[in-house]
Amino acid sequence: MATTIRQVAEAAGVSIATASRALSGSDAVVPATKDRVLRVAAALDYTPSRLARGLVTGTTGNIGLIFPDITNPFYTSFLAEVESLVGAHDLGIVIGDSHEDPDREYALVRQMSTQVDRLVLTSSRLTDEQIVAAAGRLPIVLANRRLGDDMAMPPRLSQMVIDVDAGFTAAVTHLYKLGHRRLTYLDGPARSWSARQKRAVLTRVCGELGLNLTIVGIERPDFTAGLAAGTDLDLDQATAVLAFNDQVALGVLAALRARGIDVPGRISVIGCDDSLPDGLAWPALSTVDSSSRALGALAAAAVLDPESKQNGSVPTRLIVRRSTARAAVDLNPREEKTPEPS
Amino acid sequence: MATTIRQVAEAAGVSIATASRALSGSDAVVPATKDRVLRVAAALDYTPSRLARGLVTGTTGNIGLIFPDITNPFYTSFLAEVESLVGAHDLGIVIGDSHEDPDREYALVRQMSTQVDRLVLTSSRLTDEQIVAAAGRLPIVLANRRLGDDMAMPPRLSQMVIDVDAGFTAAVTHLYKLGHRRLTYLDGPARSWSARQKRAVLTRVCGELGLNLTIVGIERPDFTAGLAAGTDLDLDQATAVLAFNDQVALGVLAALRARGIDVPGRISVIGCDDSLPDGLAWPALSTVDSSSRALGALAAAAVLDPESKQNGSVPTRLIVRRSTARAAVDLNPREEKTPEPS
DNA sequence: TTGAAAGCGCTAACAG
DNA sequence: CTGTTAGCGCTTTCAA
Repeated sequence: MATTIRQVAEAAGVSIATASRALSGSDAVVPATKDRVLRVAAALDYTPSRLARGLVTGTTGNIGLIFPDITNPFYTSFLAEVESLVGAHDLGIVIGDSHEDPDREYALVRQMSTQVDRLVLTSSRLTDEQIVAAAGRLPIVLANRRLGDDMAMPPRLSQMVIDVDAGFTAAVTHLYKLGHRRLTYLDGPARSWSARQKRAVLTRVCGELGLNLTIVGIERPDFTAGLAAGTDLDLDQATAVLAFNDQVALGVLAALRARGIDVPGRISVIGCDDSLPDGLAWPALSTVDSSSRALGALAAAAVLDPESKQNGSVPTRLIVRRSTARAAVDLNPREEKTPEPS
Repeated sequence: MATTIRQVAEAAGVSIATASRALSGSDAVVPATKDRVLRVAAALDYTPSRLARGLVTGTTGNIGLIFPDITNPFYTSFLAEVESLVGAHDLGIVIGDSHEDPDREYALVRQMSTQVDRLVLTSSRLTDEQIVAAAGRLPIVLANRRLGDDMAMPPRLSQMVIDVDAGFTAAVTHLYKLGHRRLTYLDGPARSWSARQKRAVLTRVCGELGLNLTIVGIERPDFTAGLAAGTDLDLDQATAVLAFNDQVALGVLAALRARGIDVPGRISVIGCDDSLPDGLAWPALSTVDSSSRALGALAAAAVLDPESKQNGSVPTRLIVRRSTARAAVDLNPREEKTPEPS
């Protein structure tokens, strides 16, 4: 079907080995021969088979990427960043979507392991043991997830996370200073390592500051879920809302606007990721900057340079915009709340 | 490194051929043997090499997808749809981003051609000739692009487009009936086939109806460009804006809101794609429904069933929401416009 | 029902 | 500098 190196060699009147050398730019070929081979190859529109090459060299020229949900902008922008960094080295990119299912994720790992050189697992839903097992097959880059401290770190594994500590601490402190005492947090996916991190920081900081924290689980961390949460939001419960990501926060904003509730006058809203283009949210959304693009850049670096250090982390910080303001209600509302007309 | 079929065969005490047959579920193996092989394979955590298999069978179990810009939600949702349909058949998915560059796109086609069974080209920036050449290498699915009528249709090429005619005609007619006579269109990428389609329909329909059409080129069809366009928008120029896609329309909406210009009171806005979740746009955006998900479904069907018909098309229609209303200004404003205080 | 052997397209020693 | 040869891991005749 397609042209093979054999046909090129024959047409150029050289051996297959020489053709191979010429094609791969080896300098152990006299220029005249090399030129001839290259010319013939071009004329025949020859493209080397990546399969065959991979079989013999043991390196495929592909990298793999696995996501829990490629529908989520967090991962698409991660993907875009990795692509632009890695694609330039003409490595191929193989992707897979586990749909949040650990079994499917592991099946993808196996399937891909035979056709990529390195595998990036984003927000992996696998167990630590499974991840270590995967690292036994091929070098793994863990993004947005870190193995438990008790796990022995396999040599061919690197991990990079978003360090939400600073950003979330700043967010809560910011709210506290504005007089907020009751905060609702719209949580992320149950199996998610990063959701656990955020929850942990939040719980700790709220505890330290004496801020009342309500954690609300949502189905998927997207606009629609945020809209629903914003619609159901009990205004007596909290004076501020912090969302797992900007999509959810955007949904909350939309719901509150529809309910005629002023943001930030009546309630403050904070998102996470700083993923929205300027001007998209109304009012402009305060957010914890924790870009998946930055995480993607880190992952790409780890993929491209196997010597890079094994642990990376993206710092976070709070970006204050319009959606947060001084708490309008009293600090201790339960005591002073005017009785509801019944 | 990894377990090979040879090790499985040895451990099971059978020949490689028998192991292969057992593993591939051939019925020409006595059940006892088959079981043994399977058990051993599982114990050894054996995963067949896709490379080796592909080399001999000539089929890789992968499909390829090439985009002009994976950053664009139009393509990510296309990708998500294809993935969910195609991924279930455990085919691998290889992606590439041409960054709008035809040369890079063709390089990707070549690179991928040796490791995928079929290739989906979305909004291809290649020439018709290059596309035909690509179809000579492997079966091609052209999405959001159609070869010129004068081109001989290669046998292994199928093409599917979004038929914008109905939707755009309805949009313009809708505006016309509301009294609008001057329309600004925010155009898509220069090299884009679909942008050309939209422009053509618009020009024709506006001509027929006697509607004044201003076409404004924008850099990239995203929110930021829409914001800029909306900021620069000359309100004397038009009473309605139609955008290449919803992202741009969203930007326009944001800009107008920032300028304090009422939509739809002062100006009507229509998007394209119906890609925004309900409630995201404010006011709710009238749009031409032309989902890239539907296009993705069509492409996936073509990929999965080579026998499927070669030409597909996604119908479009107008969805009227809040962002369009009766033109507030007079039909012939130039004559009645109050003089500016200078 | 199983095994031996050929070979997919390519690279990498090893000779010449 | 170039050709010969031996595989990479797998499937698939062809015999037994």
